[in-house]
Amino acid sequence: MGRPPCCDKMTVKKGPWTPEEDIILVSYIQERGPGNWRTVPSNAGLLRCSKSCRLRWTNYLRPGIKRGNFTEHEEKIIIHLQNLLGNRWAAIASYLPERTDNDIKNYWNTQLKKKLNKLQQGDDANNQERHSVSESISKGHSNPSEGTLSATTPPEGNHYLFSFNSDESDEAAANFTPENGAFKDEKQQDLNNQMPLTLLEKWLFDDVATQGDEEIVDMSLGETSRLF
DNA sequence: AAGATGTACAACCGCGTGATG
DNA sequence: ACATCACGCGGTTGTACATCT
Repeated sequence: MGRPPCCDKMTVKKGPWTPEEDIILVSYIQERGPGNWRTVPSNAGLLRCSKSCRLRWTNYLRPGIKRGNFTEHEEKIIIHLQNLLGNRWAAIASYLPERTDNDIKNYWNTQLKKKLNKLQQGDDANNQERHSVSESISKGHSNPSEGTLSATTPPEGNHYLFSFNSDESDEAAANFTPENGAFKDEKQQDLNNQMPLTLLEKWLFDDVATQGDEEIVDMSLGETSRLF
């Protein structure tokens, strides 16, 4: 038996919010703040459950929400973070404060998945030659499955720094230049042959790497193989 | 023109978690 | 330690609108 519903379903209104309800909720919260969400519906005079009020406020009525089309840069950030964090939409949304987790989740499920599929289809011809980063970097590791891969974009450079750290503390690092899709470090020369960029990777790197934002990214090898 | 199908997104539901008594 | 409560999260559903046949 599951948890009982938060509200009495017989007396609570469901379905789309009307403009009148929106006005009531907004003016109540602007005047008194949400405080305890459980008391909001009764205090504001709304026949809605507290969850519904909170959701309506956080996903739609809250000030500072940006609606409408996602920019290409936002798309790339979402794709990038989804690869690193998985479907943790709230965590992803924290990097895009003007977007709600619900918005990002919907956008991912309805548009970005399709877009990625298209890009990956374009890479199919190259798939035979490709190796995953986990395979490349795990060369020489006695137990690569226990390691983590890190990717860093230094703010001053258009380079990705990949590093691998395992419990045994040995490390492989490489300076990566997205403009030519190659590793600069001599000690990583062999990776150049093993890790050609896909269309998807180039699309992601070109933008993210030129934004000037520092990003420190840790991921498990399992997640890594999904990204590459 | 009308019904079928697809798409976008708002909203709901159930569960996990932290706070509190 | 345990029960209860409130909140937040992610998965899923419902529905209005657009497009296709």
